[in-house]
Amino acid sequence: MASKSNPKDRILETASRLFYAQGYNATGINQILDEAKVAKASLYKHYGSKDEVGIAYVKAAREDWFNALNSFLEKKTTSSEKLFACFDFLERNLRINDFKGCRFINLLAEISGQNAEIRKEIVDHKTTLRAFFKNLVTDIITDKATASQIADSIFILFEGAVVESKIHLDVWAVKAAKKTVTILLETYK
Amino acid sequence: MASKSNPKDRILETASRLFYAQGYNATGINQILDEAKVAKASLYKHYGSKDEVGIAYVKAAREDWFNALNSFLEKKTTSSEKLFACFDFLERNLRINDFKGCRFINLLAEISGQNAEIRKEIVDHKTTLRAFFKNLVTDIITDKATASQIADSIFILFEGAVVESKIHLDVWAVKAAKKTVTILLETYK
DNA sequence: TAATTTATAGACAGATTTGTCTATATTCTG
DNA sequence: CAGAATATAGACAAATCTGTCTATAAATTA
Repeated sequence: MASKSNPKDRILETASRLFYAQGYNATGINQILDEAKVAKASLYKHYGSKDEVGIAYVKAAREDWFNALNSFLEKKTTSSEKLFACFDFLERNLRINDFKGCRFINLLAEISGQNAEIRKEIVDHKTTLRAFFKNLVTDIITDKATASQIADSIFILFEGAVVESKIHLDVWAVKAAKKTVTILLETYK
Repeated sequence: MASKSNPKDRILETASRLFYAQGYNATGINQILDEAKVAKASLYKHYGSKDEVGIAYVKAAREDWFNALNSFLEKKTTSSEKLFACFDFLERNLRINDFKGCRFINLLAEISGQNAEIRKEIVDHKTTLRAFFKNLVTDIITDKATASQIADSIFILFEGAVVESKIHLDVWAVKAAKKTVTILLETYK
């Protein structure tokens, strides 16, 4: 990876991997430095503290997540196809990441209300995802109020599927959620 | 509280409160001891380690959670009423606990795969809840395969609603999930 | 009442945490 | 090539972590 020649990027990439795999609190600065092969002074030059690494982590993760989603949906043409493909994307991501679940939900469980900036990024990310679903569903269901309600249901199904897949180390929840989306769309189309 | 006269109970009650409010890793033994007003030697006499306090915590939380749910559903007579009341229970719980979300999901986000015994308790708890929904839906929808599918959807909606309520500090997700349950049951009744 | 169990306070060890600082080496730029 | 910026290794401080141990006090039981 070319970006790994740069210490600042190396820190963020290593921190991202470790925060996701071990948790934020369970990952120490020293482990990040060891694995990124970066000196401690470099970390505190580029980022002022561990919390700022955490903020950079969640911001980068937001961008990466939507980039990956949009890239996955690129081939799909209709909103309906895109909607269903979101669940395929989810399934693929869960498998790739060994069912570690959602970075944002995991992080929020740890920091809770302590770090306001991290919390805000997480809330904004999920608000964006909710709006993303709403846009897609609005293309399919004409009645605005109905579209909004169904979109929220799909969003909630999506989120529930991530969480349960992490718990059970299986994608049955994703498949069940996707099937339910079919039912909901059929009902109001 | 009468039970708080007993050091062992005091430890568990204090640990439960702090693990839920601050997270497992962010809560130190010393804080538990201070707030529970218990000597350190007493903690290591009743529980061998912090992890064993964690195991006792998740086991007690499982029992408490279902006791509270069953107590809440006591007045309800039909399975349909009980099903909807689950979401009222969820809403009440979220409010009471200041939107801290689900103890089990939060804990799993921290310990991930590290502690096998804690992980097992969490998985078992959610498996029990999934079966609980399946039992209720089976009373309403006669076709077994359909009942199973709808029950899983309701379970996933329930779990998604908890997570999103924690994120947005609002119960709109619970209300949306509950409304979707109505739709799903109407479709197959 | 006397003996035993249980709880307390707190020192202590050893590891680990974040963050600072110094001194040397490398890389980039003019 | 020379000077400036950047990176490195690692010592160090101060706090915190889990867990052990000792010695005293309180409560329980025979």
